[in-house]
Amino acid sequence: MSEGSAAVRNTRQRSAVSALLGEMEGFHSAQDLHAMLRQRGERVGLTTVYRTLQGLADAGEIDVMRPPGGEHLYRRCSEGHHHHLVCRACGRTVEVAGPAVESWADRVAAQHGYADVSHTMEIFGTCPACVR
Amino acid sequence: MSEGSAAVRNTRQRSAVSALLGEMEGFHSAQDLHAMLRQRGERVGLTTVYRTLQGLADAGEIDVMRPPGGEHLYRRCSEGHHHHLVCRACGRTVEVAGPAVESWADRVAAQHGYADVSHTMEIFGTCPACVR
DNA sequence: CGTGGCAACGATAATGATTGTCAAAAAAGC
DNA sequence: GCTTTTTTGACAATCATTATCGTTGCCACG
Repeated sequence: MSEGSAAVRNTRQRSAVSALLGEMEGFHSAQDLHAMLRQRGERVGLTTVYRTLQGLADAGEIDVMRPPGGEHLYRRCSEGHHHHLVCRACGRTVEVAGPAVESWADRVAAQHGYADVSHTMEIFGTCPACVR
Repeated sequence: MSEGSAAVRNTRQRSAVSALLGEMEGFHSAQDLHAMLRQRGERVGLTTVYRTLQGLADAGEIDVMRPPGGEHLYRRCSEGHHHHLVCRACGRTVEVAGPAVESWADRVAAQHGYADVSHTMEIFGTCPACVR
């Protein structure tokens, strides 16, 4: 009982997932990431990938997007809070920051007495290349 | 091929689903609605409920929300565009309108050359009753 | 350095909502 | 009333995610 906080252990698998996310650019599903890790020779179970991703998401180190297709997508999300502008056709994603939206959401929630507020927002459209 | 638009027929099941949505207040899953219809004695298949809901959603007559839990929720959404403030604990929902958000989303998308823009936003929190 | 506890791992099975299929039934039009 | 086309509905299929549970490896303490 010397330390009561860090219930997180530093394991090879966790490092592998984190490192892979550091190199990848776009969004990837848990199963994608799992397949990539296996291609690299890393021995990681699918369950662990899911668990690790959830943990990282909880810790705010990565970003989760749930497109209408129904598959969760994860991406490294270095700092701060931002949203995404996704092309319906090709999937190209642009990161956008909207401080106004953040504060608006917090304000609205506070007005109704809601606490511990979080929000999700995604913008969908057709990117210039796909419009033509 | 006299008319190329209205391929929608007026069926008992469609009316039942629509009517039920008209009476309900909160959000309900497709399976919930199906169960309620059955309780009423309406004979409607689950597949049909899903189809009808999708149709209504496409037509913009109802609102679809996809909470983290993974279950699609449907609600009658009379007019306009609005967002939802949902309690994590009890599910109580408040409708909120955010014109600023709408225009912000459109503006951002336009800046990046995206066309045919739409967006989704949901705010989650703990409502006053559940905070205590 | 050895050992024990405790959390993480991982393969598999289970879950559960949504979608596809296709023959039968109902609605709209003639 | 009859024909055509859409819709319905039961069931199976899909598929990502989650739970299970024995095993493994990290970590700290003796």
